[in-house]
Amino acid sequence: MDDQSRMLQTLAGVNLAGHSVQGGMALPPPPHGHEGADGDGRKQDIGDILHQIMTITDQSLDEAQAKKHALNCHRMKPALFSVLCEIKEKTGLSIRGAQEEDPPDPQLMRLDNMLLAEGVSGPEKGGGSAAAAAAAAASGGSSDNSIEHSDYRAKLTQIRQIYHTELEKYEQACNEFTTHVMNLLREQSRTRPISPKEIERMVGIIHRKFSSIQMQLKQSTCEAVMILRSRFLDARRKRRNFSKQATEILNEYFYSHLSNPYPSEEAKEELAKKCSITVSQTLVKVPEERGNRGSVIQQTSLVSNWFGNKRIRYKKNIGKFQEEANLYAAKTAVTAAHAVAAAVQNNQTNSPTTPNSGSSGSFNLPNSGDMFMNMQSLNGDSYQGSQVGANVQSQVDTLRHVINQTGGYSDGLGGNSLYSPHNLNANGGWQDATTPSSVTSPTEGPGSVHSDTSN
DNA sequence: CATCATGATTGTAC
DNA sequence: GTACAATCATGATG
Repeated sequence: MDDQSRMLQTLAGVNLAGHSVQGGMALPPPPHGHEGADGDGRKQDIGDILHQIMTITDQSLDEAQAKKHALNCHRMKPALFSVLCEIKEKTGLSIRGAQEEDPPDPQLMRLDNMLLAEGVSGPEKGGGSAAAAAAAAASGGSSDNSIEHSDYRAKLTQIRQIYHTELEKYEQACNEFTTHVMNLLREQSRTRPISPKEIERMVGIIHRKFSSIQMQLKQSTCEAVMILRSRFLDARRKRRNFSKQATEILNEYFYSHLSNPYPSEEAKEELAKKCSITVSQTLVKVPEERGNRGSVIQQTSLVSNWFGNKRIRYKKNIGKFQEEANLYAAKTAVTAAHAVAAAVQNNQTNSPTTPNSGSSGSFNLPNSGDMFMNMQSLNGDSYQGSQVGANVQSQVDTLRHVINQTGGYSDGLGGNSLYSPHNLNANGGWQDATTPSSVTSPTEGPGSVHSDTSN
């Protein structure tokens, strides 16, 4: 505003001085009378200045410097300067004025979000990688897993550091360059028509250029993180076999539920706990969201995987699993025998209404009718709760039955198979597969054990 | 190193 | 969402 008014004043002083011209005419009227001499003088003055300006580039540096100074001090300089600025503003710069407003780049936002989520660009140690943190928490310092993850975290920190130093460098360079350019332009603005607005615009252009470089940095950082993640956290790449014990427990459950090998969620959790299948077995998959249930989800999903694989592979090649089936049948039967012995004794010595009082556990699973669970619990294992109730007598009867079968089994182990694929229906599916989680009667669990030998 | 075993993932159907 | 089937990828073994 100051400039503007000054410009008007100056213009008035230049163009209208000595003339009583109204309407702001730029050029003085044709000279006549005594005013003619004065008007001619001014015209010549302007002509001189223009000539000097036009020829200044042809002159030697010293000459030009001297002339520049002279021009700078000329009283018409501010006026010409302002006019030139205005013209420049109205012509050249207006062309790219349209794209001045830059909307937030969606890709940049994505990159930013990802870096934030990965803990690269966020606050220091703010959870680091969600995955790494979750894994570290879940593994509880278990051997090789935590090593892997500390390795992962170290690499992530490295990436983070590189990212930050690079970012800092870019910012510093940007600032330096910006101030440099600004100083240069300010300097130039003394002799060239450069308005503060233009300087501002130039700074904007510089920032945009640098932010595009920054985006490249962010992109490559993201790529590095992705590669790191796939290297360290892709569970498939880091497959570990389950422990022998875990496989046994799962197999026992599988073969004792051969008629319906679909453990319920609770059963899966129990099995997972029992097998101590934790995240240490396999690396944690990267959680999509924070605050999930962590290891429990992992455990059950591992059990589900196992049962999925087992079902399909059993079905595919029953013959191959026959031996295994026999083995686990034997185990289960022996367990059953021991359990039955205890149960029968209990039944005899205790009141019939409290048959389990002497036993350390019983069953609380929804499918607690499964003999396997009964065996486990009666055997002193960790299925807690008590839900036995009124059908105890029938269970004891069943157990007696199993004892008989056990005897039969030990005779015929080498020959006939104890497990038979008869549970599979014609198209290869399991019977009752539509209600997979809990359709097993107390007599059906071991039923599959003796199904073949009973005739 | 070839081969098999096995845990995990993916695509499809229900 | 779950189960299944196919497939991938790794681990174990000889």
